[in-house]
Amino acid sequence: MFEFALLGLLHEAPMHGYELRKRLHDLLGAFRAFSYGSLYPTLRRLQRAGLIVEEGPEESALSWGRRARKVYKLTSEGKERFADLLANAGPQTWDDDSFGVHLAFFSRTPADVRMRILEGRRRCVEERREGLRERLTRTGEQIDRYTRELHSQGLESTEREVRWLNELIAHEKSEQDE
Amino acid sequence: MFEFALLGLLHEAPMHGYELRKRLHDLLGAFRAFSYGSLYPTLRRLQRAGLIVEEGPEESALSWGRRARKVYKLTSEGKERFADLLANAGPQTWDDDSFGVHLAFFSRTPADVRMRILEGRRRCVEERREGLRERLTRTGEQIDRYTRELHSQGLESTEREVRWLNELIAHEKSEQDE
DNA sequence: GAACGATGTATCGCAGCGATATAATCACCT
DNA sequence: AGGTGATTATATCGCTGCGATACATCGTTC
Repeated sequence: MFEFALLGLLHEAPMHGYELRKRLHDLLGAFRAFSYGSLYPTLRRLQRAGLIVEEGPEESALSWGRRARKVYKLTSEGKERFADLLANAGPQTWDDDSFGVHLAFFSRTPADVRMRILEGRRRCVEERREGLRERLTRTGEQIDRYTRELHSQGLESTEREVRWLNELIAHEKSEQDE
Repeated sequence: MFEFALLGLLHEAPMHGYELRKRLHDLLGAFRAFSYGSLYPTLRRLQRAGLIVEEGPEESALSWGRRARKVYKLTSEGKERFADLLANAGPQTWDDDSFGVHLAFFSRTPADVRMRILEGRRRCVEERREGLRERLTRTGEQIDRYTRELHSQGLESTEREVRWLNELIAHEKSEQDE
């Protein structure tokens, strides 16, 4: 996931770690942490895999005097990898965490993959919804009051999310045959 | 978190790993995974710490013939530990994951701690809400359409959650002076 | 009697987080 | 000129927790 996010961001421009983290935090901070403890190891991993490379030390006046910073840029393998991750978007793509990340890069995502992700996500949320419904109806009265509250609230919010996803999907479809 | 959940469950009755996991899955499966990959290591950790002990091998007719299973029960230190975790409920208590777990054990939680957790959680969700609001108003038009969708949806759902928490808090208060 | 699904314990490697260390630079104040 | 704190910046540590997988045993069904 982190890997996907970094590759996605580096499509815009070469960046150094701190900046990547700041952009991620701005883009998805409300949904995930994106801590340095994952960032730097992931960058190194990507570099070792040849998906990103360190740009030569900047000598430009603009950056002169600044603390040493490593600016990474995407290689063609990196771009391929990003495309691959999209093409093979599977079950683990539609869980809570990664769906948001994918949505954030939707404008860089082919329309058919967008649709697959949205529908996969919907199925996933619908399954959670059914689990919650079943939990709430089964054994009617003998559930702890607070647990019941939690589940009702969860049910309501999954219902809303399904409705929201339906709107997104409808919008995609209407755009498809413009 | 896992530790807290296990200690909480074991207050009800001694249990073996599989059963603990099943109960957790039933109780909070819609919100967290509770995989075996965490369960068994955590059990061992709790055992080493003296918070739980293995009950002597059951010889009862009921369980005879069943596959070897290790039934754990809470020690007095374990009970203390659970109470401590509640008493010291702090910032990491009100994040998404652990709040649900705590709510599931609210009937075993003192009223004042309940209130502290609910209010902490509310503050935490309010902060996320403010972040999302700020993100959506700032730089008005230049946000990616899908990212905007994600943030609007997030904002709406945090707003709902705050309202829900307010209701829970009000209910607690009304019960307090019954 | 064999196939299958539920019960049951356990481990492996990986992703990601929070806390922390370290440093240089910048903005501001005095 | 000097001090102070916020911001920029890279990096590591230990920990929690997950998914996948392996391996047995049991009950049920065909």
